[in-house]
Amino acid sequence: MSIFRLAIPSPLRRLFDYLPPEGTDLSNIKPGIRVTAPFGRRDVIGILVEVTDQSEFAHNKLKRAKSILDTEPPLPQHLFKLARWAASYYQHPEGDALQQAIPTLLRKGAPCEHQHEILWRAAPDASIAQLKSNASRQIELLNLLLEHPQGISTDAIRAEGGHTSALSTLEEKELAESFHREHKQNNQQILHEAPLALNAEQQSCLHEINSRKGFACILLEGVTGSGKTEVYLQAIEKALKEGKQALVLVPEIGLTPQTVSRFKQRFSVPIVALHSNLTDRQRLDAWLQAREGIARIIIGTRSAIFTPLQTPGIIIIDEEHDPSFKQQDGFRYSARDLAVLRARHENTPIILGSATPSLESLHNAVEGKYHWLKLTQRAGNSSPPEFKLLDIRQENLNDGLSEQLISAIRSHLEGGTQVLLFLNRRGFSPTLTCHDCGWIADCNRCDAHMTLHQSPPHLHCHHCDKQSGIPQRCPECNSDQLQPVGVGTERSEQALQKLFPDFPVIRVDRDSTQRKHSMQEIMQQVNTGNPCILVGTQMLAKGHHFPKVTLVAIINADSGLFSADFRGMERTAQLILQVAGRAGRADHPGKVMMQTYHSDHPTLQTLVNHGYSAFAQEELHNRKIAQLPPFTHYALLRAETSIKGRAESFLGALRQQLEDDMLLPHGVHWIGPFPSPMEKRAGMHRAQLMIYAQDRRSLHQLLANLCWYLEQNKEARKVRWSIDVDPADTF
DNA sequence: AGCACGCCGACT
DNA sequence: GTCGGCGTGCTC
Repeated sequence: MSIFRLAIPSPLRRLFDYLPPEGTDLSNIKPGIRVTAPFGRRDVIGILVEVTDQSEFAHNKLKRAKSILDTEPPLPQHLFKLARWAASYYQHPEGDALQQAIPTLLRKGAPCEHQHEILWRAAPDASIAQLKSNASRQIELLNLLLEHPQGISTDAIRAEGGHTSALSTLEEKELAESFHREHKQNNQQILHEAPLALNAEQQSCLHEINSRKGFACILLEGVTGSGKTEVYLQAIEKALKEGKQALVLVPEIGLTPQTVSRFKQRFSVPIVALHSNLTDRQRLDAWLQAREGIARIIIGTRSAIFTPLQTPGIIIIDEEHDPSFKQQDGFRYSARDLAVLRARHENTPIILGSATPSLESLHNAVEGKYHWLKLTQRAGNSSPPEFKLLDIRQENLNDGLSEQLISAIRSHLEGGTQVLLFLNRRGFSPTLTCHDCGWIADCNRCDAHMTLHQSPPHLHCHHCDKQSGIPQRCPECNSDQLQPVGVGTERSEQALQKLFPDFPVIRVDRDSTQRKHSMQEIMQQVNTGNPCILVGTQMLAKGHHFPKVTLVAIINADSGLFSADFRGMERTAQLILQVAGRAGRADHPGKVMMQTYHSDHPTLQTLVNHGYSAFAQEELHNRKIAQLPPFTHYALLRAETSIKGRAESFLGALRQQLEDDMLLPHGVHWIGPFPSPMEKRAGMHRAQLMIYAQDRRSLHQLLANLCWYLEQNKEARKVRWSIDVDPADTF
């Protein structure tokens, strides 16, 4: 008797056995295909993991699966295996992990094929001038069509906010036309523009990469401006010339339109970018184009690691240190780590690139597991930025700005160049305080203060998104002396505008760039090259280059210096260097000024005076002494409940029970439980138990037992628990 | 996660 | 008398 073993999307960490659908021809059944089956009181889509003739489950209670959705598995076998391996490694239910590895539309049961969809484009001679000026919807729509000469689907028009109802009107006026998508097969042409000349260092890196046959993991450590991207491009060029494809992973996209356009400029092969505002349909189509070898370069974020390639040639992880490669909830996988595994399976090279590599990758490089290539020279021989620590201990600050900094800003602006201020705090001020009694506006759902925003005026908790009005009087003492304390980007912008009324001040943060294309407009203004002040958050540090910026100011270099998380220092260093890297491209020498209350902090000193490598070496040494990753392997058992103290007591009881009942694998250790650094968040009280071991296998063994135990345990159902293997942070 | 069953409070 | 609150249990 044949039995289907299905992975079903549910939080249950096990597979479910079914009888094959009525009249199934078993000779054609391959693992990985999608199957619908009754599950409890509903029908679900599962993925066939294996066909066996045994079941632990009572045979007479087996239900019959309903139907088979695929003849061929959507995921090629090695990716199917990779997803299953990841489910096991990250202790995540297999059904859910496998679902997350395929596009949403396939999860919902859509056929695994391209949509033979109708696309729209503007007629050859169509122009806005042919429409009446009051026909705003038609104008908007025609503009959209003109922006997409390759054609755009009705779905995509809707996603862009266009009104599809006006399409027929435009068609009648012979301003728009519809057609079927033609999949252009490989044209022989690969390059669209000539590659740039490489310097000696780039040359030797490229040679090292290209001389590898099959799998090789390369850590490409290149200071900002050293031309990492050019090395990527030329390594990709080689893969393309061999008829192969390239997979490029970048941190959260939308921030990287420049990367995508650079690829499109260089290559004339089809490129797909899997960005977050694709429709489900567009995503599936792009995914299929990758799988069929039509798309030759695939650029995407974390989840793109599961995109199948027909002819894999190379994988590139740009900004490999970026924490967004680790999923922070649910299926907590690291796309960077899985990418290395994938490259091994597919026998291709993989490049991990960064100006500030993660300590994990550096450790692997030191150990000889990765090939370590370095780019130390900046293009055009521009000099590295000059760092200066501004001791602000005795200073009178002017909305967070010291006199020294203000005069530096002035001299750069008057010298005709641009200034960038980095401040990792949105809003007007991080707190609102009563001057009379000391009351602070707190979030009642989180252990955090509410941030005061001025446009529009409200209080906002950045941890749970709760928003409220601004009180006129102190709720404790009824005083009207409520004062904003601390400086956020809004306040900084305002202060700078007052100090430098003759220069534009441009704020760049999540709030100021919410509107579509607003980032584009900002870039246009900055690219004019006129002197201006940019003030903003991390958004400034990622992706965009500001060639005319000669002064970078870090308003508060200390944030994160004394973090509860052991990676706090690493993150701070990476952020500082990333921001610093925005200054002084090509002909302009750059200057970086950092305001700090701890100018003698040894780590800060090392970073500023000796650079990232020296910092990393010291920090690795500290980690080794403290027995922290990458010298040990960590997992976090997180728990949260709405009742204070319950998460912690649950974990405490669990730890006790495990020590009493279970065989602890040799060399596995515990720390905790203790409350999370921010105990209460969004109304949930959270605690965590750290589990670590020298040996990955014993840790994994223990976690597997732990999961099994927790699933049985009745008490465990009263708390929300989750296991985070190789956690990116402990918050 | 869904989904149903079940047993107690405020509504037409 | 019912609608509906969310505790508990189950899914091959």
